Amino acid sequence: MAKNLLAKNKLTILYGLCLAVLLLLLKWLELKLVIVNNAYEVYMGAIAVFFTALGIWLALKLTKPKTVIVEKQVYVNNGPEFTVNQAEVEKMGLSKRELDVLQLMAEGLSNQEISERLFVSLNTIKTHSAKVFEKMEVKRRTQAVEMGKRLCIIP
Amino acid sequence: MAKNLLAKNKLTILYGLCLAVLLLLLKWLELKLVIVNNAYEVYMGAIAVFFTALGIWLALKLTKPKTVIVEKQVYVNNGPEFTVNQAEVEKMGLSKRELDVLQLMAEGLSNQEISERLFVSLNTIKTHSAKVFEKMEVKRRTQAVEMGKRLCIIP
DNA sequence: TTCAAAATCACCCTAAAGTATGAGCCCGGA
DNA sequence: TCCGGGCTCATACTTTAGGGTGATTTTGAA
Repeated sequence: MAKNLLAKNKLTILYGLCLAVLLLLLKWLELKLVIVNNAYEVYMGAIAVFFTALGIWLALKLTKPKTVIVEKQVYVNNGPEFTVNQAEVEKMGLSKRELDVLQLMAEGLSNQEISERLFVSLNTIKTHSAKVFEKMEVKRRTQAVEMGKRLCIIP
Repeated sequence: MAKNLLAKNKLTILYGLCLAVLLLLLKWLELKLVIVNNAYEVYMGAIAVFFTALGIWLALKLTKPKTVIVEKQVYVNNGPEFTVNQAEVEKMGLSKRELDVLQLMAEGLSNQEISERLFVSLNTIKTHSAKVFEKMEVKRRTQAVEMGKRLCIIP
């Protein structure tokens, strides 16, 4: 959190410095009489372009990359290939998110770790897992994992 | 594809128009003598801010969400007949009783249920499971089960 | 547009799991 | 016989899991 703020401030300061330097440059140019007063539209345009670029850069730097995470499962196996038994999944009415949670459970992650992995809160994972148990008619995560593997819902 | 290009061109044209309008505005202001020559740094700054904002907006509009394909490796070892990997068991120094507990864990039983199944107390199971986790270098039963299956210690 | 399911999150509480430590019993090998 | 490892059990404590309820927001399909 503090780190993030620092980074943001860093950029803001940098931005301010750029502005200041540019203005100084302009002043200097003015003093040097290089700029013809009648034609400052030209470097006005330059400034516009420059700051547009700066804005774009800033936006790209500051915004979290809009990422669409597509989970492509690569099955490294010795034996028959694993295919998700979609029929079983739908029979139980497991949603995509619930399936995600179940998969991470099967990897031995705690609810806390799952929540961090999926960028949601711990409570959300609890809700999902509760629904998973309900739909799978089991009492514990270990049972859910067991059943999930048996029904080929998870590898 | 063509649509995308059109959209981009649209934005570019819009951008150009904005620039033109702004310059016209400036010219007009100049003609109106509203602008004090000595203080154009001020609206230079305004322009800078405006175009930075514009740049940010452009960037946000134009960036496509990045698609990240996460390759998830899943190991499946569906050999038809299961044989206990005794070597791995001994490498970790798991005792017979600890193996029993691990197996029942893998079936999704709670410590209470395991203790009833093995006719020992709950505390005993806790002790065994703690030793299992220690020897397998894992933190949770789910992880122990995961690892146990991967190492062919349990079916 | 509207409606239902999905997804998100919060709070409170109980149950289960896990940690740490200590201790007694039994058995096989030195 | 003594020692160590395995097995048993206990107590006390912390952490995690799970249950129940209610709420808001997103989203997809009708």
